[in-house]
Amino acid sequence: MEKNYDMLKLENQLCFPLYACSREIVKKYHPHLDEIGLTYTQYIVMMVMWEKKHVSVKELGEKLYLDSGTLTPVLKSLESKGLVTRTRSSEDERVLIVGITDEGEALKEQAAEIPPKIACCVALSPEEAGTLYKLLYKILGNESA
Amino acid sequence: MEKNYDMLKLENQLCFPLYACSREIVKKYHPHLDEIGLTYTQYIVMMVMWEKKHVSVKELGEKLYLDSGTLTPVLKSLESKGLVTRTRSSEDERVLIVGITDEGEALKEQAAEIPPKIACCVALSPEEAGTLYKLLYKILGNESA
DNA sequence: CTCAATTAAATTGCTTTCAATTAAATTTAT
DNA sequence: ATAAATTTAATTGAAAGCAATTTAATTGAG
Repeated sequence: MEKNYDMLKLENQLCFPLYACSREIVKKYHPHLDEIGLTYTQYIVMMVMWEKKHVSVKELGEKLYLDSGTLTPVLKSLESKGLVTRTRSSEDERVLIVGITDEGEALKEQAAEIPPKIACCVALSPEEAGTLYKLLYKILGNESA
Repeated sequence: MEKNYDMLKLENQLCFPLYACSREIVKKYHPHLDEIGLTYTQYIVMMVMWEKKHVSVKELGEKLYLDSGTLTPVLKSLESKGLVTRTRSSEDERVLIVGITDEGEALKEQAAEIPPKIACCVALSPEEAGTLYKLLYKILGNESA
């Protein structure tokens, strides 16, 4: 009885194109992010900050699927650039609250120009992009399974 | 005139769920890959080796969307585990040919058990998985744009 | 109340990833 | 035939990313 190795082929795996695609698209952000002095990880942290203004490291981690091991150095770097503040919560000293500075707010202006530039070099129609979006969030939503 | 910041929201970006999804699924591989002593990157290199037997670093990089900066240490590590060989091409000394060893071939057996285990914890129907697959390769295929 | 368990973030150690540079071999143009 | 340009890997340096551990604060059980 012959064993079936088909699933072991790169082209039969869903994980691989996901992984490759993710890196290729993130790469497209680099030249634009360079202009505003952010890395991709710093950029997605700032995206949360532009929406929420104040957020604990834990909440940030849940939103971005990142842990404190990744976030701590990123947040320290954003703090040193003057874009966010890091303050311990007075109610619970374990909690670190990340806040946005005026300078951080101001950066939103320039950052807003990036997404349209990326969108136009991803070769999907709006419908396809919508479908992809839903499928990705379906996977993300089902972490427990 | 109010500027439109909607595209700056995390939930309106395609890149973010792609990035998060990729990392979450790769994470699911870890416990299984640990059992056969491979990292995810080593695993996808081995997937190419199981199919091709002999491949240059350049070809490997094109297939996996990785450069020599990433591949060189991974290949050295696989070589030290005895799973692949690294030999300079005699026709062109610049080219490094990666070959698979018997031990590398033998690992395929255990590796074949991994994909089914992953598949069943990704909450997509076969049709959805197919759609996702096509969309991802549509993006990957359009690198030039 | 006190000690154990839990929680949040930071730290450590390791692999990955990538941009940029370097080194060596090959190809091309003159 | 030789010099310039190109190609292939390797190297270097920096940021991510993650598992595992540690530290400090808080909560809970007896």
